[in-house]
Amino acid sequence: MLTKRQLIILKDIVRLYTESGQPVGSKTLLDQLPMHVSSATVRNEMVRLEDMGLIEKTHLSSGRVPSTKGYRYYLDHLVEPSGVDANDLALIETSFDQSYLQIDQIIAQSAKILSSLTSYTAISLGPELRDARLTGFRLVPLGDHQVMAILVTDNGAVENQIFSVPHELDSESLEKTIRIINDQLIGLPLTAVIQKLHSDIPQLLTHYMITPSGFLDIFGNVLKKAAKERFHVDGKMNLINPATIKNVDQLKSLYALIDQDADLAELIGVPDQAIEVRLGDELTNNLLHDFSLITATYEVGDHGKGMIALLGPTSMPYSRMIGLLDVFREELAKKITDYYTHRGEE
Amino acid sequence: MLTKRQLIILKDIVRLYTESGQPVGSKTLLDQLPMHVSSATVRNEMVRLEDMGLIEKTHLSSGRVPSTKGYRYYLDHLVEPSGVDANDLALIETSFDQSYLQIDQIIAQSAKILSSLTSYTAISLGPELRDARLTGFRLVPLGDHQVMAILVTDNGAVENQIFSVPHELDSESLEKTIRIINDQLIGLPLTAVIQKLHSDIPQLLTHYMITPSGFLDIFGNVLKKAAKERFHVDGKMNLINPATIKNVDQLKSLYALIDQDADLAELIGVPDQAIEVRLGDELTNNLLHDFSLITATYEVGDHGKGMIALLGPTSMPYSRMIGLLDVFREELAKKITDYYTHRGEE
DNA sequence: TTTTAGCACTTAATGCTTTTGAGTGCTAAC
DNA sequence: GTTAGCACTCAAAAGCATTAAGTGCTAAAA
Repeated sequence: MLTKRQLIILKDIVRLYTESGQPVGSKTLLDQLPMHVSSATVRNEMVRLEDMGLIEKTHLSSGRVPSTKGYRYYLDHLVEPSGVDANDLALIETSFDQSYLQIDQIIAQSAKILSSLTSYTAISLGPELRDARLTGFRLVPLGDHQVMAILVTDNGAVENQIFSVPHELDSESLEKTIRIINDQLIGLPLTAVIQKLHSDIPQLLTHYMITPSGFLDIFGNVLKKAAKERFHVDGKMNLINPATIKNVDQLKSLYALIDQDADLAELIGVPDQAIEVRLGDELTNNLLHDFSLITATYEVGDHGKGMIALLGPTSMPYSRMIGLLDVFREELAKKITDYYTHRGEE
Repeated sequence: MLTKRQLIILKDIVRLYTESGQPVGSKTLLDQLPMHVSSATVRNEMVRLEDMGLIEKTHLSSGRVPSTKGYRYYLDHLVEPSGVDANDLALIETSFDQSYLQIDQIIAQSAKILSSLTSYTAISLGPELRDARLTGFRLVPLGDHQVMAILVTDNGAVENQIFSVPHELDSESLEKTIRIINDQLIGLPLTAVIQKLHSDIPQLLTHYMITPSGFLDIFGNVLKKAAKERFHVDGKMNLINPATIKNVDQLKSLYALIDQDADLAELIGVPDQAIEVRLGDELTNNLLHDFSLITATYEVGDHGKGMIALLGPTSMPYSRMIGLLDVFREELAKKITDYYTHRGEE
């Protein structure tokens, strides 16, 4: 168990290290401590903290740096989320204050604000689409045998894709097909739609179309697009950071990772706390060894959970970051709830 | 006027410098020259080339590096586009060999192939939309007072945007409005459409709508989106290059530049040759001091001109790059012509 | 007149040693 | 348990000699 003084010292080492980026020595630490002790005393305490594996030296005679275990301890026991600066708060409020036509816009905007506020990389994901229900499917002819397929879900997501229509498909049977789809599938969760698409529907359609498969592919395609979790990432450039990036190749792989929605989804997983910090070693990907991921989830009534996260170096100022994310949790929940209720009213 | 030997020396300096990245000395140069001379002779020639400002030293006793003026001379008089490697050619052919639904896909793919082939940043722009004509405008109700506006042009571009519809607009007058728009504007070039939108149309519409302005805004908005030149950029990461990037800030500004279509448009301007190389100083932006931009334009029948470009360090292997771009000019012209004629046939 | 050999000179880069500064651990006294 | 004092360590900076690749210039050869 740590003594009170050791707690203070650990906390200050974390703080000073994130502020200066330099290993913290006993004398530097002296100025910060509330009690009156000598540097030798501090050194003795530091030896004990080092024995416990909470801090470490970069070389035999260097100052101390928090170890991963130290950060873990700090995050679990010591960190106090700081209140958010009035300026920042105002900036968040005004930046969010727009009228949004799609949830995606709110999500994208949130990532933008967060990354500009923190100078880290922000990742935002709207309320899960798993619970989304299909509210409509349209085909709009564009001329030249091209057709735009539009799919609408009840949480405001709209997907569209353009297709060339083969000659065999006459517009009449298309119309009928769409009517069947709308009759049979509207109101169902997307997951159920995907399922039915492979079981019931093909049989129903054979009455109207010779080869329904081609058309079902179109529908399935747009459906897959809509059901896919799409992350909004902002501030990618902030990953360029001498502390964490060793070489150009690493940076490239990192960008590849960030740009791949599937990889991101795996990385983020399913956080089980409202705000959760995962340090380099705790993340699956070893590219992220010197990074830290802070995820914050929020609930939007019965529309599911949303998520917003920060990716940055292990030595982030966690108290500020956590404070900020807390504001974002509230703000996003509010904004998105607003979005739903407004649409309900009209 | 340069002697034959001076031309050979200048050409070899350019070549060796792009190959090795190191300043070229008289002895190194000796091995490359076809004639038998001593290093002292080469040195004398180099002094003359330096007097003319074509090459320069990095320090008093260093080898020579082509100056901007030297590159200019090389590009204007000496460079010989090299034939394209059989492997590369095969790769280009197979990568392009897909069926495309939108011109944008061809353009995006071209940037992708070119950047992967060269390890530089590729910028691709489809045939100019200025000549594009409006072929259709649709409004599709999505429920919840939301409407998707879809605009189609005759060169395959499809724009869409989602809007909330105010209560005052009943669907009947919307229908009529769309009919008017389609009657009056289809077939006109987008530029003419934009013009008419502000002159004739408002008057026509007052018969059917009390406040047409709100609706015209929607239309104008989508129109603007479609009329905007959109660049496809690939291989952005390749801008990270120790030779050209001094610090992280420069890199960030550079990315900001590349991501801004308007800035890119200004940077690229209107090249007046089929293939044109512009060196750092000749580019408007001083961020690009150590870069070079190779633009290649191609004609797609009467659908206007397309452009594909490479952005890389000044010391690019120009003969290979120009050879490659020449292939892309042909290939793109062919692919896009194919695209139009296929759509015409069906 | 052009070319070449020879030589003195310059510079960046490399490797080596020294110095400095910030830090540590340990011991003995408080 | 705390502190002063001191020997010790190490990274970073500074200084210095050496080397390799290059130059310009001069005087002789072609």
